[in-house]
Amino acid sequence: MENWLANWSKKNSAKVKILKPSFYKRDTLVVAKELLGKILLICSKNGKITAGRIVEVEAYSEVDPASHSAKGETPRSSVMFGEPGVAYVYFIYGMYEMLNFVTEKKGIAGAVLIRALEPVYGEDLMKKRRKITNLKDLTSGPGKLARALGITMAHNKKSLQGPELYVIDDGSSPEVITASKRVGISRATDLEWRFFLPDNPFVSRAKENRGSQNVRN
DNA sequence: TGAATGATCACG
DNA sequence: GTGATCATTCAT
Repeated sequence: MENWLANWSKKNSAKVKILKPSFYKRDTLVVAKELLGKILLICSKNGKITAGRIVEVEAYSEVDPASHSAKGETPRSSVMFGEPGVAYVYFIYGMYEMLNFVTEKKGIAGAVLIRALEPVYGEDLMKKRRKITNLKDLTSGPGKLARALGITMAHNKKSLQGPELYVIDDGSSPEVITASKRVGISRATDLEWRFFLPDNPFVSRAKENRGSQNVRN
């Protein structure tokens, strides 16, 4: 990991840093927007690294009928009420893991769903895990990216400061971001709490990507 | 458009 | 225990 960070820093002549819990201990909508452009890196048990730049997210906040925290603290949602800066992973549709980052101070529920990545490292391993070869289909959706990166329920509640999961700021900041309605939910369907980089080819659901532009904070 | 496929939660 | 629901994906 240290090597990877040093190499990435040198290659891009950029100052890289791992996002601290204080980054996540803020308003969920702010964190969601600021996560765009950051790098998610996973180090597997056998030391294999895969990484991608975050290009699409959704916010799920304390006051949010669509959030798993809406019914209060349950065994599944309790992590959303806990310490910020850890992963919330859940299993859905009998097939897919979804990766979220926990936000807000302890006691306040909040999470950001990571919906799409632009691959930046370990594409061959991602292709092997996804059993496909098309780069564009590798991580352009929440279920896809979890599988490509080897995310499982074992990652639930794990720190985002390592040694398995890392979120990295390499100084690059998107110029324009778009907000739209969230995908696949049945409540609070009018809220534009999905944020993505317009025109990025790795954003999911390309046909429905109309929204409000330049909504940065 | 709908099948796949199983965890979660409310209800009793 | 039971049944409805589900922050999705892929093949028809």
